[in-house]
Amino acid sequence: MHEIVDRDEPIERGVWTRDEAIAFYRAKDEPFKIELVEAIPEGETMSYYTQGGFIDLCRGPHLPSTGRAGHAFKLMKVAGAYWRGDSNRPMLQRIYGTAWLTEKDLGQYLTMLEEAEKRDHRKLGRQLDFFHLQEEAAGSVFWHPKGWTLYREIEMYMRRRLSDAHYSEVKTPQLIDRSLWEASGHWDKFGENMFTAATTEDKTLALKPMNCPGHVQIYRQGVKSYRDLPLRMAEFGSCHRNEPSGALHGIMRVRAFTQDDAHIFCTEEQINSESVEFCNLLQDIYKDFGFEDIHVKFSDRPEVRAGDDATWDKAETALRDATNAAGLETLLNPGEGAFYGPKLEFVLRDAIGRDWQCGTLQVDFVLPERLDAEYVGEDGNRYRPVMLHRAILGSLERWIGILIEQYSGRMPAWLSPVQLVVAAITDSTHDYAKQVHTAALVAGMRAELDTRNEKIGYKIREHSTAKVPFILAVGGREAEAGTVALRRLGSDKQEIIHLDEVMAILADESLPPDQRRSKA
RNA sequence: GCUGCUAUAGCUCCAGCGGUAGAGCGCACCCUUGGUAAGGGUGAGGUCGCGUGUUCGAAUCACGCUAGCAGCACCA
Repeated sequence: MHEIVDRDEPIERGVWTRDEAIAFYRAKDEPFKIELVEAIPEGETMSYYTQGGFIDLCRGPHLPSTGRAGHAFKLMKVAGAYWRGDSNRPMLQRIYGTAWLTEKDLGQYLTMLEEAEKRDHRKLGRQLDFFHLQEEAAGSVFWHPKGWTLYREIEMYMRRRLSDAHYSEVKTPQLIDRSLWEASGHWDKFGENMFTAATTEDKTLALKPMNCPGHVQIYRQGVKSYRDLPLRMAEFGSCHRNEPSGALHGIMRVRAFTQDDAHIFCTEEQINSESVEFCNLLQDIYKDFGFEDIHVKFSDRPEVRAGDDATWDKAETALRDATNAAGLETLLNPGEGAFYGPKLEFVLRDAIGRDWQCGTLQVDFVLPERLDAEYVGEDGNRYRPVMLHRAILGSLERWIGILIEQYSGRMPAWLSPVQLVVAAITDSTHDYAKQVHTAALVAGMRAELDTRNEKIGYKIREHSTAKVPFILAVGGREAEAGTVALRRLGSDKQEIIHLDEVMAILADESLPPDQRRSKA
């Protein structure tokens, strides 16, 4: 490519009629090009460009000559891509490259990519001893004590938030007979991606890939009145989906995951207010985790769908009003809604710039019908409730992956598995260090004690690398005065604080955001 | 799942291209008791992802499988 640039060949435009183009590509026996040209209406013309001996169709415009491209480019990767994005059609080779105005810009971009790689949750997850993955359980996470501490902290936070928002929590079975999945329609659509277990009798059980049918079963116990609505049923639902091998990615896309799932059973009139409340709750929670910049996709009615147009109008309007009321800007994703209703997708971006769907809100008129959910209205007649499927974090696994990349592993104190380390400087201060450690535990902090036979510089380095937010060094001077030398992650300054005060300060800084608010 | 690539010590990686391998970090032990990002010494640790084949002999060659990486397709 560099040689072509140096040759500075002129790039010239020409025009073909449709027939000329077809004749040209027939002669060259290029079936893909012929297909492209044939898609163009008869009688139209098309432009092509030549450069040296090379000729190709292109709408243009182009640079006047190859020399203008400069040398600030680099080929990045080679990969297959399906012809016209269809996995039933042949695969072509695609070459990816990046081009910049100057070589300096290119260099900066490449450095940026290298930096982004350091934030990769797969790398940090191992370095920080959060989790591991292994061959025998592809797509399932082995959570280590530190990662599990983080996981549970998020779960506890979510429980408080959901409880405050008037959700009740349930737990539904992992294995459910295939007949229920057939009734819900999932067997038909996703049966290939469901794990099944044969029982000794001739029954097939399926590992649940989602929680909705289970929630409907709980809803159906007893007669529901309009007075029971809206009914908000939440579950940290452990789901299994047999994802295609090529789709797996660290802990972002796995085969076993836990959704912070909930279904809101409500009337059509309540869709709007419930959606608004949900969007507000979601935004509030994202803010607590440090995400202010959310992409929201609005996916409206697909071509093949259930439900009449009036119902769709109502559902789409309700969703749109809700996003507006919640101050969310949405990107239209035309025709990408679920077959049962329109969908909001809350998307976050990872370190390498890949987008991941986290939260979602879907309006569903179909499942209540299929699984026969109903309520008794004011007039004594029976009606179908509407189901709002919603998740805020999406999957705990993905959320933690995104969080790790967002913070480069340097989690806020409330999420840090180890919030504080007491590092003794010499053996003679071990007793005092133990006392400080105990004080931290009593104050409710996740604290560790480091009395190893190592120099203080070594301990500081190690715990800083492990991204512990607070390191308390204690030596003879501190033991004498009843103080600690506090070093905060990211700072090389020391604060000498009395033991009586320091734990109150740090415990307060380590409070989850919702608890800090309610304390204030 | 598809296309291409990869798999060597707990981790990060080098050498080896038919005659069974090495570094740094980590780990263990010893010396050192040191005041804010690596103190010193000694040592242990690998049937080279798995299987089959070719060969006197396979980490190395062939075939198959598994997992991972990049992209595509998929994502209830």
